[in-house]
Amino acid sequence: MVVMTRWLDPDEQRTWRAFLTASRALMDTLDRELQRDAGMPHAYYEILVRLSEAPGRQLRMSELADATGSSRSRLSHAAARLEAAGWIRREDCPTDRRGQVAVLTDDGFAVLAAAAPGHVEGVRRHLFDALSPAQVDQLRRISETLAAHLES
Amino acid sequence: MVVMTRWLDPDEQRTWRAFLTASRALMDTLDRELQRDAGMPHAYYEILVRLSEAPGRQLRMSELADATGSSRSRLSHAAARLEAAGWIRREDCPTDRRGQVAVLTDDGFAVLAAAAPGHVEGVRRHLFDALSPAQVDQLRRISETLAAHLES
DNA sequence: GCCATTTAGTTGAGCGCTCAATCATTGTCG
DNA sequence: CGACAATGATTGAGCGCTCAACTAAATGGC
Repeated sequence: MVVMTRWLDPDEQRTWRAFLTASRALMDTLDRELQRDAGMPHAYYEILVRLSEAPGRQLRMSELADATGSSRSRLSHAAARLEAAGWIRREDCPTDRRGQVAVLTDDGFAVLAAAAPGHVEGVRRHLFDALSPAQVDQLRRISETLAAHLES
Repeated sequence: MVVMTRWLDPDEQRTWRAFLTASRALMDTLDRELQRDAGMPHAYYEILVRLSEAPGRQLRMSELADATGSSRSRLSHAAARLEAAGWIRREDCPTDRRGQVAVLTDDGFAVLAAAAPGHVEGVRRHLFDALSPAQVDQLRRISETLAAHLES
């Protein structure tokens, strides 16, 4: 036996399972609400949000992939769908002939504007309303720590 | 205007995005590791874990669905795959003729036993090692609160 | 006791994702 | 300069999931 597994103690076990249950339930709920009310999954909503915040409502495909924590492949497939829906369009990048720029269309912006209030309400109801201000702060620190730790 | 949207303030926005980034990165990483090392997604691993802990290494399909936070449909599809792999089998329930009982096979148990150390190591490395004991405790309380809030 | 309702589980279509392979362009360095 | 690696993005196969529809059996009034 080269390395002894450091098993989870009962407290860690409980924490891990609670986290799994909660984060899955939260994301499933929001995803379902968004699908029902706006006809798109949460991942697509996020893409539209990032584009809407970018200067000129446009981003290079790779920047968009990084911003949404998505693989390039995933973003390509998603962009194809979003383009077919008329919510974004893809243009050639003027400075890099390999590159593409995703641009949020007016239709896309309108769909996003229609979806946002309901979704934000959902995030508030299912996340922020359930936690104390102190817990929200703790969750932010924990998440930022984990994110930093994972990207290394 | 019937109801004014309660938008997220900058702090809430930051918390929400950090949570999204962290939980997605964490689950993606663990999923990829499990797929690479054990040839199964995390959801399937969880199914095998729950079965391994149940008396007689067996559970009713609906209990298993509840335990893994899965829809019945999802579990049915997963069970079909796991059965084809020889890791579980499904038997008729003796007390309810509509029911099915999922049973972990010896092969399934062996695969789980082989996968567990690596996966636990991953959970430790990517989650517990990054957080202080106090943060782990906070995360448990937050998760349990959210889970309770969501199931209502 | 019977019919409507509920519960258990499965199925198929369709969608989103991953992985690996691919193509084109750009960067690098001897 | 020119070869080779690195980067940007897409593609197709295959898998897992959702949703809605479905079958079958159990339950609950009246």
